[in-house]
Parts: sequence; structure tokens; C-alpha cells
Amino acid sequence: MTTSPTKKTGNIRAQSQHKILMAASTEFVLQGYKGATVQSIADRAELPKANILYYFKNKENIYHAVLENTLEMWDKGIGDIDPADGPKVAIEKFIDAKVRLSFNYPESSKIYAMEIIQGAQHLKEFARTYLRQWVREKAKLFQHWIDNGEMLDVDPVHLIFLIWSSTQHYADFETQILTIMNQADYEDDDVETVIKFLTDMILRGCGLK
Amino acid sequence: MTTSPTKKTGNIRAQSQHKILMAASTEFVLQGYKGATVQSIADRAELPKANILYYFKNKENIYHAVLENTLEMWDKGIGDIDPADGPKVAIEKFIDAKVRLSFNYPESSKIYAMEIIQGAQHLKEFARTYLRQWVREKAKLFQHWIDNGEMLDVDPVHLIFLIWSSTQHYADFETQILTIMNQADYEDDDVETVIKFLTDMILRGCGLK
DNA sequence: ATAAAAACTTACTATTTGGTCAGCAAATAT
DNA sequence: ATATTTGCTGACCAAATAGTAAGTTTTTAT
Repeated sequence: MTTSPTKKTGNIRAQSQHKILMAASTEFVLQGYKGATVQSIADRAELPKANILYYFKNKENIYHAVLENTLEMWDKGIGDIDPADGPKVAIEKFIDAKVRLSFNYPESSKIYAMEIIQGAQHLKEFARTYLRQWVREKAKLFQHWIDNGEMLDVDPVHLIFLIWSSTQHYADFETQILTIMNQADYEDDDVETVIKFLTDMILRGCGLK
Repeated sequence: MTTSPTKKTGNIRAQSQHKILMAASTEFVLQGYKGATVQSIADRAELPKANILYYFKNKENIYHAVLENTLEMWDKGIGDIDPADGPKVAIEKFIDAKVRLSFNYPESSKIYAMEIIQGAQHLKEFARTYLRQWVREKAKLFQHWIDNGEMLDVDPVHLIFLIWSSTQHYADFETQILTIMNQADYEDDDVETVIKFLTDMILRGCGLK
């Protein structure tokens, strides 16, 4: 009972911070930034309020940390589009990754969505630099394929918006979708159904089917 | 200088209430429900705070009124799908209406989106009854067309989700889209471009082009 | 002109909330 | 063993906020 297989120090810190960020994410989604109170985060994390403020100087810092998690998720989950794949496989992979991200981390998607809806106060910089760059790069790739006659002449930027919106919808509007479909939760099949539906529709839309 | 062409009574009331609801919509979008204070709504409406609470008993009532406006908009703007139109024209009209709604009343779309993201506390009933009914009805219509061989066999419910998500995206993610496209505001052309893009893509996706 | 109703305002209050602080407890290093 | 760092906590406070109460002014009806 001496040695534990986990790391030695900074462990409590890491665990507590993780617990807090999980609780905070949920609270921010359910109540919004202002509506989520430090106390409510503490209650959900099952820690005293003062303990929350011991690990994070203030509420805004918690929110920043949550946002960073979200962006990291986005970045990792989306992967990169491989030019060698060609348009069909590239779009297939892109949709697949995005749908799975939405179903696996709906809270991240929701927090991101709320932030953008409210004017992207904390993400202006991210959008202006990273995101704009990303879109331009990928759009150029699609444009090459279009010029090569490998796919129909559709606006690449709007194509990216279409894929983003249609995939994220299943995370952000989860509640509405489940209500309409009269389900309590998503099932494993749903992910595959959505991937197939969106892939088929969009590939045909691009003249790739 | 005696008679004014406007209605006689209840005019001040109507005007003030309208001013308040406009201001409140903006505040709710920018700050969320909890973040929007009665004072901030008052400031934006250029009325004293107590005047706001004279017309609306409390903050929640303001929010309810804003939500009702939003739902009314949705209902009117979307119109109805005419079975006589056939799938092609029906989808064209549907997309057209939805995109114009998004560009003309982005705030309504945003408030609706935030409400759903946060769990649809105030819209559960609306979704369970009206919306579910609406989707089933329209889905049945599409299914008829599919069974008749008038369009490809795509899941009608997911098709509706696709149209909703892709069109609303231009309202809800306005900030992000404008940043990426490096524009300050949408222009008239943008609406037409989006309508054409989405109509083309989705019609092709349904085998209607 | 006058009465009644609607519109508006000022001052106040109870509660909530983010954040601090001073001290205690446990873990870790020497 | 002892010192030091890290983790933890209860009590407290100033500011913000939703809502009220009690009045005044303006508009409308008669």
C-alpha cells in the first residue's frame, strides 16, 4: 500500500482542477456565464466554494480555462485535411470527425456556440487569426479540386460552413432533436445514421456520388 | 393639431412595450438571461428602470414576451409547405424563407438557439407539441414524394434538421462568419449567395437537380 | 372643468454574489 | 523531527440587483 501507480505530486491539484472544470462546463452551459455562480460550480464539483477560488483566482479564469479546453478539443478532434485524400475522402473524413466530436463532447460545442452567439468576446482573436487562416487554407484546397474538375464548382467557404453547421447542430440542438425524435438520449446507431445521411447529402451536393 | 393618425389609446403602452422588448432582446443576446439586468435593459431602451417594471411585472415576464415574439416570427416566417408544390419547389421555398428569416431577424434566431442550448427550459412544451407535430407532418409529405419516386430516399427528418441548421447558422454564427469572411456586416448579395448555394447543394443532395 | 385612469418616478430593501482573509491541516522535503 | 510548502476552510464584506411601495404627473374620458 505504499506506491500508487499515479503521478507523485501536483496530483491533487490536477484532479481538483479537472473536477472543477467539468462542473463549470456544465454550469456554464445550463446557466450561461453570468448565471453560473461560483457556489453552483462548487456544489456540482462537491467542493467548498473557497476551494474553487483557491485553484482559480476568479470566475473569469475558470471560464477561460473551460474555453481553452474547448478549443483544444476542436483542434485535436478535427484533425487535418490531407490533400492526398482527394475531395471525396477528405469530405468523408471531415464529416465523420465533426459528427463524432459533436456526439462525444456536446458541452464543448455548446459553450463554443454560446460564446459566438453572444458576440465572441473571448474568441475574437481566435477567429480573426487561427480560424480565418484555417478556412482559407482548406478553401484553397477545395478550389484546387474544383479547378481540376474533381468536384462541382461550389463555394468552398460556404461548403465548410455547411459542414460545420449541420454537424454541430446535433450537439447544440440536442434537446430539440431528442424531443422531436421522442428519445431520451442519443444511441450508438444515431451517430452512424447521421454520418451516413450528411455524407451522402453533401457528397451528392458536391457531385461526388 | 388635434387628431393624430395613430390609434387613440393604448398607444403609449404599445410603443413603450415595443421599445422595451427590442432593448431586452439585444441584452438577452449579448449577456444571456441572467446577465441581462433590468437596469441594462432600461438603459438601452432609454427609460427609467422602474418604468420597465411598470410595464412588465418582472424580468422573467420580459423574457417570456421576447420568446413569444421569437416563436411568432418563426411561425409566420416559415410559412407552410404546399403539398401541391412538389419536392423541388417546396424545398426551394423552405430554404428561401429560412435564410431570409435568419438574415432579417438574427436576434430572434440567437435567442431561440441559446434557449435550446441551455436545455429549452421555457420551450420544452413548444417543442414537445407544436414542433414535433410540425416535423412529423412535413416528414410525411417528403416521404410521400420519396415513395412516389419524385426524390431520392433521404431521411426526411434529418433533411429538415439539415435545412434548419444550415440556414440558422448564418444568424447564430454571424460574428464568426463575418470575421472569417473579413466583412463588417452582411450585404444584400450575401443573402442571395447563401440561398443559391444551399438550394443547389440540398436539391442535388435530394436528387432534384 | 373635473374626475378617473394610466404613466411615470424616487427612494428604499432584502438577497445574492464574487471575492478576501486569516488561520488550520496535511503532505512533502530536509 | 522539523520546517516549509501545498491544500483547505469558515466567516466576512462590499457591490450589484430584482423588486416594492407610495407617491406625483400626465393623459384621457365625461
